[in-house]
This record gives sequence, C-alpha cells and structure tokens, in this order.
Amino acid sequence: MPHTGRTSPGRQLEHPQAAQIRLESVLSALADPVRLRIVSDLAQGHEDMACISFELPVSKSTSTHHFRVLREAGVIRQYYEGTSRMSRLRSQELEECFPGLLEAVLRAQGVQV
Amino acid sequence: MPHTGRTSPGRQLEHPQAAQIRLESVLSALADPVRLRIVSDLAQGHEDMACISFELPVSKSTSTHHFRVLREAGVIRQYYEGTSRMSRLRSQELEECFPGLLEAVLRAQGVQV
DNA sequence: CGACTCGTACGATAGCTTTCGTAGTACGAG
DNA sequence: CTCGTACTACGAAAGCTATCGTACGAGTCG
Repeated sequence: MPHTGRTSPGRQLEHPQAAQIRLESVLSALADPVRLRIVSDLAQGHEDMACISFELPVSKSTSTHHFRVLREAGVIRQYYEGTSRMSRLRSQELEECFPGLLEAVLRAQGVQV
Repeated sequence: MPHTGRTSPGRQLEHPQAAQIRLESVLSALADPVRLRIVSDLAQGHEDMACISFELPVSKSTSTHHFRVLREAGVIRQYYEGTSRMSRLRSQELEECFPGLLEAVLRAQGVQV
C-alpha cells in the first residue's frame, strides 16, 4: 500500500492565485500535446493523480517540466502526498476566470464534460 | 482612396480545410498577445480588415509572420484586395470544429460575443 | 512609365521550449 | 539506518519563435 492516509506538508509549491491567471499562459500551457493529454486524463474521472500514473511518452524530467508549466499557468493544483505529487484540475477557478474555455478544450479533445 | 472596389485575384494563399484544423495549432496561435489582439480586433465589429489597419506594436515583417501563423492554424481567412490583404475570422468553421472555444477566448479578452 | 503603398521573402539574432541524462532530495517501509 | 520509490534541479543540446532590417514584387494612381 502506498501511504497511510496522512497528508504530508512537503515543500511548498507555487501556484498563481485565481485572479493572477493569464489567458495567454493558459492557452500556451494547453498548446502542447503532452500537456493536453495530462489535462484530458485529469478531466477523465481521476480527480487526483500522481505524476507517475500518467503514462506519458516522455522521460521523468520532461514530465516534471510539463507539470510545472501547467501549474504555473494555473491550470492544475499540485500537492505532495508522501513521495507522490498529486495533481488536480483547477476547473472551478478556471471557469470563473475564463467561462467555457476549459470545457471547450476538453470537448474538442473528445472528453465527456 | 484605397482602391476601386474590384477584387483582384492576387496570389493564392494556403488555408487548411476546416477538417484539418488542429486544436493544438489553434491554441498555439492564440497563445500570443499580438495575435490575440488581432483576433479580438477582428471579432470587434470589423469583419474584414487589412493588415495595416491593425495598429500593432511590431514591425511590418513581424505582422506578416503573425498573420501567417493565424492563417495556417485556420483561425483567419485571408484574401487579396488590391495591394491590401484582408483578413476575417473563420468563426463559423471554428465553431463547428471546436464548439465554444473561440467564444470563450473572446469573452475572456473582454470582447462582446 | 514612374512613384507610391502594402505586403512578402530572406537572412539574422536572441530567447524560449522541449527534451534528455545525471545527480540529488524527501518520504515511507523494513 | 538503509533501501527503494517518486520526483526535482541542474546542465546541455536541438529546435522552434518572435523580432527586426533590408530588399523585392504586385497593384494603383498620376
């Protein structure tokens, strides 16, 4: 079994506040096949996923990079849980900032919304 | 006065067909402040605009580049009219390919949709 | 034709992106 | 404490992007 259920504090991860999320950065973050796939996977049921559970066609360090881009753009929120880093979409906040945007992108990707 | 009203054939400009428009390219095209502004301006009433009438904070050659990116991504359609190159949004086709996407982006930019 | 306007093509450059490997840190299990 | 797992940080390389200036082509007006 992975962990005991406790949420470890871990190191702090920088996230932009909802009001600081810029459209340009979000679009830029979504304009990459790997990241688009991460977002689709997150939207596809699994609310919280560790980086490892995405089977991405890139190396670990490259994954780290893509997750960081998504996080810094404000698309996902990440937190540590043991040695794993969990990710979840910031759907609600994005909906407030840019209504309909995430939904349109997901729909275009063939994800049930 | 600009021209006599005749539509000159000019040189052919390559456009992707609606079915060939890729989400990734569209997002990538929109992920730039200059291009986002072009798109907003086009949506803002002026259906057909010559490149020159956008007062962009970049040089002529850079403009050409940005218009090309938008055209090749399938976001705008361009045609020659005299010495001018007119541009218009491919709103309807985009709506068919990616419902709600353009609208969400424009709304996020503060454009009345 | 000649001059002027609008836009393109080309070449160059600086900076960013994507990618990786390697080395290291943080956590949990034993 | 030691080991394995999960992930990061750093450095490096290759490629793309945004930007420009200059030189040129296509069309219009006199």
